[in-house]
Amino acid sequence: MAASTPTRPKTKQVPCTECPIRQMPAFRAFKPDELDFVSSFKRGELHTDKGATIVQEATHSAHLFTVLSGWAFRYKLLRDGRRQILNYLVPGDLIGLQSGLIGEMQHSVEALTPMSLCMFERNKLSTLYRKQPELGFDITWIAAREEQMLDENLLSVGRRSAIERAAYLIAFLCARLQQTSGSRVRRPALPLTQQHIADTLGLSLVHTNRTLRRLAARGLARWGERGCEVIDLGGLMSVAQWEGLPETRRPFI
Amino acid sequence: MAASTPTRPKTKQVPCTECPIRQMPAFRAFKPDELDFVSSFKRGELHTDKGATIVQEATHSAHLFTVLSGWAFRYKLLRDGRRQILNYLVPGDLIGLQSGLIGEMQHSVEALTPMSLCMFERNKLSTLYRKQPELGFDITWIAAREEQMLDENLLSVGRRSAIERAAYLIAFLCARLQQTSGSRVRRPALPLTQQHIADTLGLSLVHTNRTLRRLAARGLARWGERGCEVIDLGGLMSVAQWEGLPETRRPFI
DNA sequence: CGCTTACTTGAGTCTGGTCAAACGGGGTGG
DNA sequence: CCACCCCGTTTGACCAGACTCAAGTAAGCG
Repeated sequence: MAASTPTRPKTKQVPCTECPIRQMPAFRAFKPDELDFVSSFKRGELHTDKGATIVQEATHSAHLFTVLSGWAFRYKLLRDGRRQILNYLVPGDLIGLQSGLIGEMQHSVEALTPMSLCMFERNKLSTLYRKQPELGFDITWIAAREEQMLDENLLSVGRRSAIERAAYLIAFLCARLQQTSGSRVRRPALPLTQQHIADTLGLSLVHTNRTLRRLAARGLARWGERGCEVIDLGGLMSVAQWEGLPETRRPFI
Repeated sequence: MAASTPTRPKTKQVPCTECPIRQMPAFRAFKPDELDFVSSFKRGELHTDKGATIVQEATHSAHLFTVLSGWAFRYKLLRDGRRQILNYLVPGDLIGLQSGLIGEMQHSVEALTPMSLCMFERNKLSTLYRKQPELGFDITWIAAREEQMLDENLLSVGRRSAIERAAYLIAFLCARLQQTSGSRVRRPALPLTQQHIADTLGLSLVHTNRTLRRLAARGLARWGERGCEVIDLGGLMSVAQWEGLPETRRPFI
C-alpha cells in the first residue's frame, strides 16, 4: 500500500521548517512557537502510489493527514456500487477532518496521483487545542472552508445543467490548482479521467463525454494527453455563473 | 423582522443554566466552568417569524446563532434564480459557522417556522478557543458533522433516483426531528412545502409532487395537513439505501 | 502482438422538465 | 355571508436532457 516516492527518493522526511506548503503564497505563515508545536505534532510521512486508498469508509482511522504533494479525491458509495465524488484534495488540504473526528469514516479517499502526506495522530488533537488555541481555530476555519466548497458543489449538482456543471468543475479545479502551484499555469492540466468527472457531476460517463466535447467545441477546455486542459477560465466561469474562489490567505496544518 | 415569540411571550431570555437544549438526551452535558463561560459568551436572543431571513448571502454577519427552537434552512441561489437548499437547521444547530468564519456569507438562511435563536458575537470566538479549548474542539466537531450531512446529501442529489432521494430526505429529517424532540413521535410531521423538497432534491416541483405520491402509494409517507408525515421510517431508509444517523451524543454551543 | 484502459460515437429509451390548467382551503374585503 | 384571491398541491400532455446498450478507436504495456 505505502510506497516510496518516485519523485523524491532520498528525502523521506521533510522537516516542518522546510515544509513546501508553508512557502506557498496562498497560506499564512506560522509563528515560531506554532512551528515548533507542529513539528512535534507530526508523526511521519506517508508516500503512496496513484490509486492507493488512503482512507476507507466504515473504518476507524487513527491519523489525520495534510497533503504535501499530489491529488486525491473523497467519495462515497451506495451499496449497489454507484459512486459520488465529494471533493478533491490538493496540497495544503487536511484529510480525515471531515468525519474522522466523530467515529467511523463515512467516506473513502483515493490517490489520483502519487502523493506525499504528512501524518498526525488524531488523539493528540486535544493537546493541540489546549496548547495552541489559534491552531485549533485554524482547523475549524479549514473545516468551514471545506463546507463552503461542498455547498457550491451541491448547488452545482442540484441546480446546474450538465454543461454548467462541467464548466464549474473544471474552473473550480483550475482555480485550486493555481492557488497552490504558485500562479498562472498556461494550460492547467487536471489528472482526472472522464469517469472521475462523471462521478463528481452526477452524470453518466457517456453523457459526460458528450458534454466535455461541447465545452471543447465552444473553445473553453479541451481533452489533452494528460487529462483536461483549461483554455478559457473566464469563459468557463461565466457559463457556470460562478464567481471564483475567495482570495484570503488561508491557514493550514 | 424580529418578533416576539408566540409560544413563550414572557421569558424573552432563557439563561443558559436553563437552556432547553442542554436537557435533550442527544447532547452532552457541560462542565460547570464551560457553562459559566458560555453564559458570558451569549449576547442575547433573536426571535423571528416564519419566512424571516436570518442570514443573507454576500453579506457580513457579526453573529453566530444556536437554534433554540424552530426550523430553518440554508440555501444558495444562482443568478437566474434557481435555488438549492443545502441543509436544514434544527434545535441545537449552529448557524453561521459554515462560511461566516471566512468572510462574506456564501449562503442565506431562512426560517421555516417561528424561531428563537441564541446569539453570540463572532469576534469573541478567539476568546473561546483560548479560554475553553474543549469548546473550541466541539465547534470543530460540529463543523465536521455538518460536513458529513452535506456529504450524504451530495451523494443523494448526485447518485440517487428521484424516489430514493425523496425517501432519503424524509427519513433524514425525521431522524433529526426525533433526535431533538425527545424520541418517537408517532407520525412525525415536517413543516415543509413541496417546493422546499424540490429545491433540496434538485428536482422540479411537478416531478417532486409525483414522486411524493409514489411514496404515499407505497405506504411510506403521506402528505398531511401540516406537511409531510412519515409512516414507515424503516421502509424509507431501505428505499434510500441509508443507514441512519450516528447515535453519538453530541456537543453544542 | 494481444490485452487493458480510456475515450468516442450512434441509436433507442426513459426519467424528469416544462407548460398549462384545475382544485381546495384560508383569508380578506365588500 | 359571500365572492374573490392567493398559495400550495395535483394532474395531463408533451418535450428534452440524460441514461443504457453496444460497438469502435486509440494509446500504453507486458
